[in-house]
Amino acid sequence: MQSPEAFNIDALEQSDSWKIFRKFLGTKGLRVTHQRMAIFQAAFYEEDHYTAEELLEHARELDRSVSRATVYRTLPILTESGLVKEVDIGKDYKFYMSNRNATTFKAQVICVDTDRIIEVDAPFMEWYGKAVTEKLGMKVVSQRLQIEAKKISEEV
Amino acid sequence: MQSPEAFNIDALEQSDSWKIFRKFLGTKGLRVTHQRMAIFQAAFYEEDHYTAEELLEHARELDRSVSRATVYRTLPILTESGLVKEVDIGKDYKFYMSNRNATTFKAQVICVDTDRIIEVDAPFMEWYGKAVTEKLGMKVVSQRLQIEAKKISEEV
DNA sequence: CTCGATGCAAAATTTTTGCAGTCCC
DNA sequence: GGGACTGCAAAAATTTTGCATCGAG
Repeated sequence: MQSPEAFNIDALEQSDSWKIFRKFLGTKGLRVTHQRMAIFQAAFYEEDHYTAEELLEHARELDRSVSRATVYRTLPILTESGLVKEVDIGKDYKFYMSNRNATTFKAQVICVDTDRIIEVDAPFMEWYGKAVTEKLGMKVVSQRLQIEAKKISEEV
Repeated sequence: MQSPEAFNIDALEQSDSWKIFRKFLGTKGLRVTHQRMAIFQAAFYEEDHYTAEELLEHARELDRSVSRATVYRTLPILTESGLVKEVDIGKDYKFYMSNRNATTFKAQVICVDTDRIIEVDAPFMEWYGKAVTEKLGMKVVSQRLQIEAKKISEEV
């Protein structure tokens, strides 16, 4: 996390997305509670990916009253808003990450040694998946390209 | 998703897959038990994808004594052998499917209405992921392209 | 025979839910 | 003030594990 008033650009970004989330809640007829906003802030401004449990911890640093149940109840709202995305890399638990720069399709390179997720622009892949899908008479809902990889130097 | 040192799947067409699995067990110093072979048979000859629980049920039709624990203990062996592959489509539980025709890389189109998984040849994809990964100074371990899609006729 | 493999049930993990009380609109 | 929201803890759902026993080699 970083302090809200650290950089101008961050502050601008924050106020915008903050409004976007409030508006999203309003449109859906959902209430703007202190807990929801704490979870939103912890989720949206985190740099790396995180689990629900880690998000709980971070949200609690902003609001002690946040409970695990509310984190789990808020995550679907966040992903539905498009501000946060779910990333499933085949572990038993799910990862989430902020969706700040989601203008182009990204491939995800997952380092098997560190579990770090590197996002790489892959606009062509988006087109490719769309072409494959349309050939089946279907419409793309979402797609993901995930590559598990390891550093070449770390040979077994 | 796929093990690098998997068996040569082509060999299945010339020889009995049963023998291949026995040989794999032998090479690994694992014993050929009745329960393992029942689970193997249920897993390898199933047409669709299935969960661990469904596999337990099917294996029990072949050998009443198969337990849930043994299914969970055998699944990693099956995936390591390359005869069965794990398919994670972002549900809480994992799917598995037989890997009979796995010569080329497949993209998976997942119908959001029926949960059906349609595998489509996507050899270009494999090359693309490899190129992206090598540009990062890394080596591909496995990759997957999954497309959630719905039938065009079923508009909301 | 020997030690790996198994079944059972309990435990671990992650996520969901019922309920009584809280607080947003 | 009414009803959506919350925290808590218990429950679900899936997978793992400890242990006594079994059986493959």
